[in-house]
Amino acid sequence: MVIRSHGWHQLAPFRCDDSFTWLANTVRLSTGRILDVVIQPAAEGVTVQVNHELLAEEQAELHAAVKWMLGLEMDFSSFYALARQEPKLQRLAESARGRILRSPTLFEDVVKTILTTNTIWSGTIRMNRALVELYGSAVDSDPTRRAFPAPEQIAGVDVDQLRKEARLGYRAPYVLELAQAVADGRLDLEALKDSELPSPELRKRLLGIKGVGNYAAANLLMILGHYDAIPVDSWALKMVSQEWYNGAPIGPPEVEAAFEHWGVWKGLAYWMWDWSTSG
DNA sequence: GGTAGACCTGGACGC
DNA sequence: GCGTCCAGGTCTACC
Repeated sequence: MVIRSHGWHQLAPFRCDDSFTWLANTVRLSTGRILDVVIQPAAEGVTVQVNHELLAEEQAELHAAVKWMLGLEMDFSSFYALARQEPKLQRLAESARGRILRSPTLFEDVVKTILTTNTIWSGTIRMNRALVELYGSAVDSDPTRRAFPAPEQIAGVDVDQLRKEARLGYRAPYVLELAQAVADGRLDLEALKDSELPSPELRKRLLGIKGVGNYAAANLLMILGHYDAIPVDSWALKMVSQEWYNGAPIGPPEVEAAFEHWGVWKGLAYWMWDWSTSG
């Protein structure tokens, strides 16, 4: 299921139950309204529950946000056709997996991706939770439920506060600079969601963001539905080495080479690969 | 273009 | 409990 596609469901304000039967998020609409949203699978797609009566335009915005988060608009049929020929991917074709959970805004996903770099996963969870708890707006009826802070909210925080209070460390100026650029209108990240730009051009734009390097750009390209790049991190190097190089030290070119024949789907093939028998 | 060192935090380890 | 070392991507300065 899309909830378990990667660790994003563990990052605030996402939350879910232990058996992944529902996914919840606290979402900030453009009107400023903060909604508690619960998503559950249904016979025909998903059901969405909110804690408020919504205006028509708010309903439309929420509908678009949920569709984006779950990747409901994506077509993986050509990938499944290839995956059925590969034993390490057969299960995913059978269960129609492949979608990657996304945050409501690309801004949120860029910040989260920066917070995954050069740290352990528990550090990513901690930094992300701190941003939400310290600077995110709360739901009216429940002050413990907070949305991910809007760019304007982070842009108004002092870099030393981000460094010491939210404990982002050296990432603080990267996150602040990004938030300020988006808040000022110098950077329109959300426009990249439905951009027609080819992957190399998108990658160039992403690499222009301070704190986003090769790994982060590839991760964000996957989130944007471009699967022709692999987010090579230390885990990727380890798993590919164990799978095809007998555990010998390798670099990013070997990871790319291992999945090269998957063409435009190589990032997704890597992402969904069954590593359980590696090593 | 390639490389070395710095950045910051948490966890593991030794004392 | 304290100090030291290391892992984790990216940036910057330097060659």
